[in-house]
Amino acid sequence: MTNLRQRQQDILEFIAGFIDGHGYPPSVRDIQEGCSISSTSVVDYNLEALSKMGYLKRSKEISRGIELVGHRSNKTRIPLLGSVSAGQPLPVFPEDHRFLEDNSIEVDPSFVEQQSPVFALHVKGNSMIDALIKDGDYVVIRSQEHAETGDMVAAWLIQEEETTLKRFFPEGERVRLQPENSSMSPIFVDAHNVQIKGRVVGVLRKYK
Amino acid sequence: MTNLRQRQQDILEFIAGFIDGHGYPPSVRDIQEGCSISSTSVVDYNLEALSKMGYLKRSKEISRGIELVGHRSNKTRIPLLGSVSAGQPLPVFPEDHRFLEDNSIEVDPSFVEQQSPVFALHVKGNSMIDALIKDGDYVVIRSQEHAETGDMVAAWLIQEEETTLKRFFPEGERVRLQPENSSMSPIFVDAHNVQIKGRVVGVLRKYK
DNA sequence: ATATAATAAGAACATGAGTTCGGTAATATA
DNA sequence: TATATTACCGAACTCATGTTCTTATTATAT
Repeated sequence: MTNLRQRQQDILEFIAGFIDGHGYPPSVRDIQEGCSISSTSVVDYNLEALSKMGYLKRSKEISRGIELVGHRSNKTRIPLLGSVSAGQPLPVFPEDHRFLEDNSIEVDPSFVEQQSPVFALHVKGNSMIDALIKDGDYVVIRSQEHAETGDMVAAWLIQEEETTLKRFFPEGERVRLQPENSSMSPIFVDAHNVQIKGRVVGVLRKYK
Repeated sequence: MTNLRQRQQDILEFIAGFIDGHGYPPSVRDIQEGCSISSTSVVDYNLEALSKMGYLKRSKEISRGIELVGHRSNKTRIPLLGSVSAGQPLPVFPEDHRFLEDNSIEVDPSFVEQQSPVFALHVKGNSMIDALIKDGDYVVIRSQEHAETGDMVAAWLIQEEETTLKRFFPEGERVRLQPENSSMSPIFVDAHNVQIKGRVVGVLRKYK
């Protein structure tokens, strides 16, 4: 039985690898060859078993009709729209959410499972250091134009033409943009000069 | 010609939707039906055009041999192997990297572009708070058994049967596992009682 | 041991599905 | 207007590919 699970293990891994490599699932014969199995019927047999165990779904009579469960092909690739200054407001924020192929990062699908679009920004500066977000991190933003008091948001300063990452506090005619860095002071701007671009829903950091 | 691009646009969108919905690409006839096209040859014609324009790749003589470019099917899905205590060493770390379908998260492909396998751990506790890693974060780990002095690692304490997230400092016969939390003390363990499971290469956080 | 079920093999079958080809319509070019 | 180019049709062709059937090998249990 140890050898039993082995074969199905092999098959699963082969399928996953094949899909990653080709972009489409393997045929029964691809699997047969890839796993050194003598007969297509054996593949069929094990695929059926794996299917019943819930590891994959099969579409009858459909070529390559295999879908690995939990292997959701939902790319969850989100566009990387630019950078935000977390210190002094600095860089630009292009309005065009156009397909910036290659300028994108992949994130956990749960980020995107909502309605509004999601994108990422590269953080410059350490104004949100106390929120454990530092220079070089990526923040995942969900597009929305309104924010609750205290939300961490990407705000577009119209006049300055800059995007900044701060906590949002409306105060009558003006807005307080509060950094999370005890050594930095809040920024006060006219409410008409601020446009909320979205709320921070995630952080992503890469170590070298 | 406006109507021209329209058809190819339709086809592209149909393919993307089909893949997301089924987990495998559509056949020529699927596209024909889905886009209300009169003949399979028309589909073939336009697929060839799209292929030449670089929108997709086709595998000759292969059923459903369509791969959308930029739609990189490289899942970059990495297994979520469990949790690490970042405070006191606490939970378990199953040795079997077996297929824990559903227990996985997706990350930026650049995390995985290396050689050794990569997996994720759910962080429990705040021992790495000064490294801006907090309770609830996910750390992305690259499997490796050796670590450089000062590396942030997931270490398996053999005797305690626990995984812990600390910085690694070998000190002769023993090893100092240093938390990044000014209010916590390092742990000293016998060198033979420590097994490096991997090095932290990324952090992922989700906000509610 | 012997029965029974679980796996594996091999081959043949049926059809899903990519491709080809002759021909037409629409558009562009001369 | 003539002619080339591009886009579309239909149908047939051929092979890729899922499925099934029969017969060997194992396992597992009684």
